[in-house]
Amino acid sequence: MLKFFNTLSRQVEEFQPIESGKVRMYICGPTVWNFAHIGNFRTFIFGDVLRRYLKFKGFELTHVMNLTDIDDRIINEAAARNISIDEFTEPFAQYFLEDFDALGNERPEIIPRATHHIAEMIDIISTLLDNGHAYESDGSIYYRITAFPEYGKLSKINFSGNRDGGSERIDTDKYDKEDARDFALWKLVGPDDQPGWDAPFGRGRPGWHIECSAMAMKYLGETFDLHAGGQDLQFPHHENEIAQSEGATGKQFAKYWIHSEFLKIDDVTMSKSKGNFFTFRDLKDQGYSPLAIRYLLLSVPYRKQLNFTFEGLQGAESTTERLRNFRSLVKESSGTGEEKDAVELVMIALKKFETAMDDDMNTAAALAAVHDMVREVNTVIAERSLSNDEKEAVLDAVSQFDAVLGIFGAETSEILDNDIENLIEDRQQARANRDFARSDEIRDLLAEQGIVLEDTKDGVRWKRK
RNA sequence: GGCGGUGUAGCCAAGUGGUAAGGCAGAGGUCUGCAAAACCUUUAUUCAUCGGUUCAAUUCCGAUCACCGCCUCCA
Repeated sequence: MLKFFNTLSRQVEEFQPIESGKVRMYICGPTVWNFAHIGNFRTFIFGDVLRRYLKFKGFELTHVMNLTDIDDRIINEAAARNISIDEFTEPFAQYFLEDFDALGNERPEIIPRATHHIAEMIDIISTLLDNGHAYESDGSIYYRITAFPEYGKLSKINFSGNRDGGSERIDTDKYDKEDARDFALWKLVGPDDQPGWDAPFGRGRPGWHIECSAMAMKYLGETFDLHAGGQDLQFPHHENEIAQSEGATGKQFAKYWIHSEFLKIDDVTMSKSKGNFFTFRDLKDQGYSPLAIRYLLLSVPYRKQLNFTFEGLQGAESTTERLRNFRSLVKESSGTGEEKDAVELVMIALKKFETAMDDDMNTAAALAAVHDMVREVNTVIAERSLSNDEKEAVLDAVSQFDAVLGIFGAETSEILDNDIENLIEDRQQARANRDFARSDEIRDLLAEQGIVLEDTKDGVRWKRK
């Protein structure tokens, strides 16, 4: 039975989709104003594992991840470069998707952009103005918090006790708002200012939160199953999305809210504003593999802060290497054995894996099941040949695990060019002649080209480093 | 100031009222011409500290300490 911790109730709840067998899910994507760092990607990898696990459980999925391509930072940066916001955001949108793909994430069904949904935002704002949930002040439109008594139900923020001494940047009254908590839905801009869009309530640009309400409801309906994102979005972003959406429709917006925790580095949150971040590209340039980065980021359950260390990343590198070796070893095994006890091991591992993932996506426990199976099957292989049934069962389990986690890497069935084949052959000859100096020389030569050789009792194996 | 979360071996970490998963790193061994891969053995009398409840607590309660976060742009 699949269970999630729902931020709305602060409890682990059984997951029941609105429509049997189908899941509609929205995950807040990036604001494309810079390269995404690995803390950002922790959330997207979490979202990907969530997506894949829902599919694993047999749900038909509609998954939306937006790209926010308009906000104050974007406007400022574009203005500073004297280019349009599209010219500024487009490269970052592409970089993001490249990195997203490289980290082994499946593309969501729909990846909408905020600037393509201005009309939908205007519709919602109009509705909110009509029903009294929004008001105009100095040409801008604000959400009226007092018209939505449930405000705060997600973040559980006690607004009475947090006025003084807390935030250093409590909104100073640069706008004339009815209530300090009210937030902008639509910001007035001048007739010639860019970017700006005409709306019945005046030319302007959207506030920060309205884009997600608009895109979520457009593609998933007024009420949908799952809404997820980084925990920093819980307040104010998600709280405000709820206020806007439910204020406009009078219906529940999302049934389950799931938030992933931060990634820390040296025990401090990794964030752009603190400057203590690594982008995916930084780590790749240092020679770390996308697979290991992915493994590390998903190895800690999503609700727990993950402390990033290079020691840990190096460990993930070793671990993923071991997983890859394992799959190759099984694939290359002859399947001539008679016994079947490994089939039983595999069944147990699959069961444990599913139980762990059902339990609010406990990836650490799920990985333990994978590793148990790997070790146990390796032990069998060390002793005897796998039978065909065993081989099939193991490979099937690997592909099931990998359908969810994506940590075994791409299956490569490369062929070597003739030169390399010949070198390997020469080396075997040298070894037969006990000319080990020559054989080691060839091994080193191949290593330089990224070909690693392993001598086994069944002959020589090779793999790419 | 209000609210929430963490603290388990060198590192990353799971977990439960009944006596500590898994991975990495380390040590020893098997195999190998040597490696590599793989396997085996080993690595926390102990789960931040101090009390309490209990036959029994790492797990429940209380206090203390340390760290993280939200209340403010941020996945």
